[in-house]
Parts: sequence; C-alpha cells; structure tokens
Amino acid sequence: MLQIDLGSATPAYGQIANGLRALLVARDLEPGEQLPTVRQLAVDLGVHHNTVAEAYRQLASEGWLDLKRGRGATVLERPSPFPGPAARAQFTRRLEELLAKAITDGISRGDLAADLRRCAAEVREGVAR
Amino acid sequence: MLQIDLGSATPAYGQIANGLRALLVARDLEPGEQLPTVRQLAVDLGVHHNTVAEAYRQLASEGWLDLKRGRGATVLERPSPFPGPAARAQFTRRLEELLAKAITDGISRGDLAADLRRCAAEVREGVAR
DNA sequence: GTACGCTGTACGCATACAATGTACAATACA
DNA sequence: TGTATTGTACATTGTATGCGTACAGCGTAC
Repeated sequence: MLQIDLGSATPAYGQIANGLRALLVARDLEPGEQLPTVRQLAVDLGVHHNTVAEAYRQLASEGWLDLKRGRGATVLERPSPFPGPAARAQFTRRLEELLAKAITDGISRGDLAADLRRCAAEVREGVAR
Repeated sequence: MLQIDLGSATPAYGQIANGLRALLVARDLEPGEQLPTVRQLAVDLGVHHNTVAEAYRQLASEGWLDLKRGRGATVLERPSPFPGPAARAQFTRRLEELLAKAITDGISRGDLAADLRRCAAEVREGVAR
C-alpha cells in the first residue's frame, strides 16, 4: 500500500504523510474509509508506531483525517482551503528545484517532460469536485 | 541572486544547494563562471559561511563546482551522468507528492496544470546539449 | 621571496529534531 | 463491567544543523 526509504534525507514520518496524502488526493482513499492502525502500518513499514502517529497527526492537522483513541483513523470529506498568498510561488520554486535535481541525476529531459505532461493531464481530470 | 527561508523544514544548506542547482541547470550560471565566496554569499543570505560551504560541497560532489582554497568556486562543464535505476521512479513519486501537497494547500488544479506544462516546455528547450 | 590577505576546510560545541521505549487514557465490545 | 484495542504523552537516545573558531592552501603586492 505504501513504501518508504529509510536512509533518505526526508524523515520517515514525512514520507509516510506524503505518500498517504498522494493517495488521498487521488481518491484511492475515500472519505469514510478506515486507515490501518498506527501499530499495524508501523509493522508493515518497519518503523515505530509513534512515527506513523506523527504522520497521521500531520494529515489530521491538514483536515484529511479524523483521529480518535480506540477508534482509529478515518478519512474525512475535506473542503479545499483558500490558498495562502505565497503558496503558488513556493510550489513553482519547489517544482523547478525538483527538476534541477532530476537533471543532475541524469534523467533525460524527454522523460521529465513526459512525466510533467502526464501529471498535468491527471491533475486536470480531478477538477470534478 | 538567491533567497532562502529560515524556519523552513528543509535545512538552509539544502535550500542554497537547491537554488544554485536550479540556476546551474538553467544555465544562468555558465561553466567557467566564478561563484561568490562562501563568506560573501553567507553575508548576503544572513547565514554562517560554513552553511554555504556545505551547500558548495554538495554541488561539488555532484560535479557542478570546482572548489579550491584561495581561489573560490568555479562552475564546471558537467557531463550528465548515467541515471541510476530507481532515479526515474523516485522523481515520479516526488512529483506526485509535491502535487498532493499543493492541492492540500488549496492551489487550483488549473494553476498547477499550467505550471507543469510550462516547465515541460522549458525542460524540452534545454535539450540542446 | 616573503609577508599578507584572501580562499575553502576541519573541528568542537550548543541546540533542535527524529525515532524509539514505555506507560497512559479513551473507546469498543463481549 | 472487564478486557483488548486504539491513539497519545513523555523521557531517552542518536543524529543533523548551524555556528564559532582556528587552520591550510593559494594569489599578489612589495
């Protein structure tokens, strides 16, 4: 369901949150659905349950999840918030940095362009909400 | 020439390296060109010169820069390396996570798609090498 | 050629963060 | 009501970040 890379620069709880967020945005995890318990997912990923809990808390603070003791984590119906003023510029910068790193790593510009166009199309599709 | 955000999650030296790498890939910094000294850039950005030095070392280890005591940092002509096997997949995952975060922050899908298409076009242009 | 100023580098320190071990509190259910 | 299961809180440990300081190589004026 998910995979993380220990030894990466980005912390484990961040990777878990990022991966789950991608699934949530793609509606692979739908509102009302139950997520694995922190302990269950921790075992699957080979980390401590508190590490998973931190990721869950992050997503909960973003409005994606509802957390309750004894009941687990539930996906919420989430209204998309008003974007902060600098959010757009920050995204653009991050995207360009990500591309620079990819080129540094030797990925061909054609491959990168293809991925970008595919994602652009997928993002457009999701407009239906 | 560059700007960093103290208080961000990504460390200062990482932001500096990312920003410079973007300039290098875009050829805003050309081979043979001289970069500011670690102390000069440190003053400009409001950080310690060792923090800039760490960023320079990272870029040097990627083959972007030549570092020499007393002489400063010089941009190198850099052959693009062979991409590692997992590099492409990792890029795709990072890109999708970046998009998920942007949507979470409330940026419109239309804006995101526009940025992606623009970057795809720019990446294609740079093929000339 | 020698002294001086410039460059990047190495090391130790304070602090903050990541991940964990352990114990706890709230909920579900038999 | 009792017990298992859930997320949470807190102390501990290892690691990373950023800084202060001192050092080593290089260029240049004299």
